[in-house]
Amino acid sequence: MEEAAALLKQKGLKVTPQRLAILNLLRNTKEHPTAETIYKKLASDFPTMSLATVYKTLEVLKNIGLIQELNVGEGSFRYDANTNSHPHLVCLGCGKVEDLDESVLQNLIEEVKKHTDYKLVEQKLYFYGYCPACQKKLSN
Amino acid sequence: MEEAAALLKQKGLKVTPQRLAILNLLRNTKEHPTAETIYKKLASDFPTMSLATVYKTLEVLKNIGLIQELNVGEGSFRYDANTNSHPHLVCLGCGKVEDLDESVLQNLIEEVKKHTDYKLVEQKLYFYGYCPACQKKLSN
DNA sequence: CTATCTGCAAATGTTTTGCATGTCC
DNA sequence: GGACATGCAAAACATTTGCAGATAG
Repeated sequence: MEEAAALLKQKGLKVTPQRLAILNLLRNTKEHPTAETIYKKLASDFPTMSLATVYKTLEVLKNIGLIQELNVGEGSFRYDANTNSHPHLVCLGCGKVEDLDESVLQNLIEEVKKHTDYKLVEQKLYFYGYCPACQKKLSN
Repeated sequence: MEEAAALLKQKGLKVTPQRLAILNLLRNTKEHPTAETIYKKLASDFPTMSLATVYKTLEVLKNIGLIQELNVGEGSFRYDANTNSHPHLVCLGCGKVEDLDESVLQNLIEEVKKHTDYKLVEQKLYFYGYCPACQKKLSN
């Protein structure tokens, strides 16, 4: 059995088609979609699924650590199957959200540790700027 | 005249008691309050002020660069009269939000620049952990 | 005097909740 | 069969908007 299904069972949660579909969608995209986006993308395969189910499922998946919730500052959350709390790069031109390397993160954390007494647990890091394509558009 | 008042006028905006009160409150606290918190704190001095006015004022102050909006990931925004996009340190124990130095920020940005083609404009950086006081409580 | 603000109430958009029905195991 | 999930509609929030009356300049 797949580990996601196994993990759900182990927590006393049921393995439903909706849960697997949402998790797979997140695992197969680099887009960091919102609940609404996920709902629309799955509408053709699951015409009867409600938005409430998407939210409830995202909550469950988040709680068992299979996905993470991102807050880029847009008024709605985005979701990511990469659960490392890695830094994100948000393009102010086209709105896309990319990932930065785990190795970069380690260097950032080291720098912060030098300057604080806090015991660091996690972080949410968003860098905003213009991607190469949008830079080109702007200079035209 | 104070520079805040001057800046408002220069932008064709009016200098009202509500605007000054909200700005002063933000300047005299390190708490990074939410709109709701600001509203309650000013209720005694401005009993007739509405929450909508707080929001509209925060929007105005943000637009002219006198304050910044923070999104710590709580479902509501916090506001800060320190307009450097400096990193924040959030205590998971007591919920307080502290600032990290501008100098730390420069080092963090340098590190990210090494690893991306994006033209960086700003950033929102939140590190979560336990402050010294909360660490002590936990170890008891 | 007139453009801009304020305060109220209603609207909006996202997310959550309650509950009856359906489904996994 | 029984616990847990789903789907619907309604509720709950934070935030925004429209507009009539108030106020700054």
